Amino acid sequence: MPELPEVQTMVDDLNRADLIGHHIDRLQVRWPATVSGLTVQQFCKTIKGQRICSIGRRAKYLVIGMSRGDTLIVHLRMTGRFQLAQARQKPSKHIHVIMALDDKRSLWFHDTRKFGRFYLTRRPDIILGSLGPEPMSPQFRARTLHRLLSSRDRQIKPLLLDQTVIAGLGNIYADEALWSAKIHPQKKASTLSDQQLRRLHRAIRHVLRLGLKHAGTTLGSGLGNFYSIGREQGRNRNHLKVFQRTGSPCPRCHEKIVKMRVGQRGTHFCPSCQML
DNA sequence: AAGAATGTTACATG
DNA sequence: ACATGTAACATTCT
Repeated sequence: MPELPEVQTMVDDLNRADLIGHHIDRLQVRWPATVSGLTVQQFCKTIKGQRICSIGRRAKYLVIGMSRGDTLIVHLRMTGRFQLAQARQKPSKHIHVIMALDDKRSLWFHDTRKFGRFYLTRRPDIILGSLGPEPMSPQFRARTLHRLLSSRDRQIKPLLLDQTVIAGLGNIYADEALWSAKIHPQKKASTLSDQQLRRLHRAIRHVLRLGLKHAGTTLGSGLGNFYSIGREQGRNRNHLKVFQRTGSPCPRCHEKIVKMRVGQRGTHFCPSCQML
């Protein structure tokens, strides 16, 4: 679920929560598979006693810098999220990692589907190094997109989801961006005109900006849906043009939105505005 | 009650 | 090397 805007919302909320400088006194991993690459014991032993120095984002990863030079990298995958609790609270069955801070608070990792992963490393570039550019950075220009896409003989939508090409787009914002740019999701990337590439560049930044402005997209009310810390829902769902709007009229031309499968992913688009 | 789900990766095949 | 397809991860929601 969480794509760039949702992860950024989570990071912003964590930064507002005054975590920087606090020590992690104790931690408990209740679902061992959450920790990747090292044993739960090694993981806990290394983090225990370190201070949280920084909380940032790269692509869909949270990047947490620790005082002894380790970096905790977290991928939320489909349903991961953080929440703050008081030390005495009792965790539900979906809480898989508990980090008790030095001030009676506790940072909890909640993940109904258990796909979320924690990586602890002194070399973050090994995990983050192969990612494509950040679409919201000033260096991401129309000609950047042209360089990334012009030689690729693949359908545009799966390419937009490929994190080694562009970092941070997921299924929701990819569908929204293609609708905004009036491009069919199955159009081969190498056949996009200059004008289409410029429109797509604008569209990607536009839909991400909208998602960020509305603190992310929460699709339903279930446990697996996106909430930032404190159970805040994202408000972006009201602004989606095609995603999960199958059968509803296209906001531009009033044709019915269609859902099909592209690269094994559910894909929503307007067959009239986005012609192949 | 079957099928799909917002993400990623490993593996197989063309 | 590149493109595409499948399964796997585990659970909830429709």
